[in-house]
Amino acid sequence: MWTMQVSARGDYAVRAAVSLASTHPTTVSAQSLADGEGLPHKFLEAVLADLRRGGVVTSVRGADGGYRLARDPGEISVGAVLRAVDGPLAGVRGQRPEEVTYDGASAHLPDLWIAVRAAVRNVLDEVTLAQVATGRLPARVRRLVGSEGAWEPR
Amino acid sequence: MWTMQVSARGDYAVRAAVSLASTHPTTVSAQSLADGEGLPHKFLEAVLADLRRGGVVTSVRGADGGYRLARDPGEISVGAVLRAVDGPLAGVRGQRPEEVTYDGASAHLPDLWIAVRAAVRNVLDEVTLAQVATGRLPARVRRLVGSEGAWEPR
DNA sequence: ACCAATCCTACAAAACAAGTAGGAATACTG
DNA sequence: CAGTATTCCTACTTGTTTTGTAGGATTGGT
Repeated sequence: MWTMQVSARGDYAVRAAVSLASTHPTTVSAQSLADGEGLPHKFLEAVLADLRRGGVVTSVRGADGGYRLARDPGEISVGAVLRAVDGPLAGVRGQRPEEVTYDGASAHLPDLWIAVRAAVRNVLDEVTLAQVATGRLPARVRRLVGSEGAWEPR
Repeated sequence: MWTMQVSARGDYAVRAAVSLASTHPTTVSAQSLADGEGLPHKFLEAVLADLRRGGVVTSVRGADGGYRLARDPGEISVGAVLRAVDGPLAGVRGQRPEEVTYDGASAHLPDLWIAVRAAVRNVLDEVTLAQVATGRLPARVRRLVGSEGAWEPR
């Protein structure tokens, strides 16, 4: 149904991370994070575990424990969050764009896939959690948001 | 495993379309298309049926029948091909980026999703089958391909 | 009539996504 | 030291999607 899609996992992870950014450096429990963003609690726990393993978040166990960002919200990109829970940003048929090879007429196709990945990276790796939390996105990204037809379905 | 991925369907569709672009306007059977690109024949038939319904390709039935591009290879974008087989280019949790809404800290997140989609569109909708077939990609896209770290995994 | 092709329907196996369930380990608080 | 709120770990479920395959009906040129 979709050519490229951000999964529920990815969406939840970013929302949780942005939420943590907005209260940084307070420690917040998975439960209140789930309540605040309207996410399924147990599923979010699994997502937060990935974020911890990926070094995005640190956790505190025991009563009054919870999660907080491992670094400053201005130092963590949305791309880093997504990679922590869903792996590499962009792929083709289960492979990295630079790994696919074709011969014949489609020999130049990898260039296109590389370009798509670069375009995605230029957005997701350049936007920080702090920027999303405050709504102050970089000029390059704002330009994309405001560009002709950006809000139109196709 | 992947944040955003081009499916096997999508990959096959683009390869078939580029292949047809390189021999345009000859009519080519699904069988020789499959042989030429190394694709599973019956699966490719289903993909070509989608391309036909999407107006990308026209078919000729009967012996010596086959498929050819419905328009000039320079008039068909890769984005059009992908949309024909896999639906909208970019989504979030099964919805279009402009349809997702959040409240609280993530209120500005839709802007980011819109920007990602716009970035993807700027590549896929601006590159034609003719350009992929000849390897002469637009300057904007070539710049992405050659940009710092574009070929590096992350 | 023959034959090579598209076209259509149905099925199947595997992988993946999204979540649930239950409880063990941990650490703060009275 | 008991209670309690939390993370953490393993396993399971359930439904959907993806990636095909199988078989044959239909078409149309020679």
